[in-house]
Amino acid sequence: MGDTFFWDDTGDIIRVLARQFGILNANCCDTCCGEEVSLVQSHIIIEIDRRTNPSMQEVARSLGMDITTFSRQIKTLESRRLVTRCQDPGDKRINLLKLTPEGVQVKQQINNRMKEYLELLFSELTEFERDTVVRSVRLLSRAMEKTGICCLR
Amino acid sequence: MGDTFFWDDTGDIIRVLARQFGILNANCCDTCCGEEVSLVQSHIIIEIDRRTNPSMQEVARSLGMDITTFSRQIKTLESRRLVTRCQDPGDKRINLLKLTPEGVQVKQQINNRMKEYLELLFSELTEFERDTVVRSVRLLSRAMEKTGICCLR
DNA sequence: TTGTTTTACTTGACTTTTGCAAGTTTTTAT
DNA sequence: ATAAAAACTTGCAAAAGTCAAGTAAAACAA
Repeated sequence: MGDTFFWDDTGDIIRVLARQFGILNANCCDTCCGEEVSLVQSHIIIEIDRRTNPSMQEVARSLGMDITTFSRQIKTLESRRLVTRCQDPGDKRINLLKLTPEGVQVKQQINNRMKEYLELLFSELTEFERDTVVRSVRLLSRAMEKTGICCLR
Repeated sequence: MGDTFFWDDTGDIIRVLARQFGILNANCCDTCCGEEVSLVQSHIIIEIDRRTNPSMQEVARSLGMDITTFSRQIKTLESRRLVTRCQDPGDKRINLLKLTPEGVQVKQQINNRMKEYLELLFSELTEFERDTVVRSVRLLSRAMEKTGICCLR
């Protein structure tokens, strides 16, 4: 665990990977469909889809976004009819978010494009390596959820 | 390979992970040191460090950044004395980039902070899982370099 | 050699995105 | 009932990104 070289290196690689997947994602958004969806907007769409009727706070926090920026993004997405807002019946302060059918469709298209890229990327790997990678991604994802590491401010 | 559910899911997880590592990285920049370094600036610094005397084009391309934005960022970083530029002796059009000692230090500090987070994150995993993850990260990184997948425009 | 094209960057003039401060409305706590 | 907190929204200023145009050096072609 005290192996400095090892950690330095891994940290670097992870950072670069994260950046590159970001670019990849952005490309998917650009090229997937007529709809112009920015990278952050795609994240918002994905996150709304992953949750069930989340509040704005909930989504904004999970994305590590400032609520004010988020508020404006939602306004945009709403005007493009990709997302709808409705008041929480139990608490009038809260807006619950949902994807419109178009929103779902956009999400699907981004996903498909991503899938193409991933297939290309994974074609570089052997069956065994592929499994390793998929397992790892899940492990990391779960670990991150547990530690809540990403969103501390 | 035709397992739709599998791929959909993996794509989602990777996207979310990439986002979260981005946030993580941004947090590292915010909290690591007195120096105020934005996320993009940290990526630039890291990328310059990873290469040996890269040109501006080289770094900008690898980060998927517009050269004009990049040019201005370098100007800023130069004025903060984190990066230096010098003319390529063989081709006067080209500016070669290098981190200053301060730049290296900033990079180190961001790295250390990242290391702390990673250790926390990895403490959720068993020794075996940790190895799996580290191996995967390298595999992905290499595969991405091969396909050049990230930066196609 | 000379003229044309390409490459590597810079600058100007925008538009978009973001973040802080301050405000509104509703809920919770005292 | 009053104060404090939570969930947003809006104003404003700074940061980042884009497009068009420009400079200077290198590569290429006649």
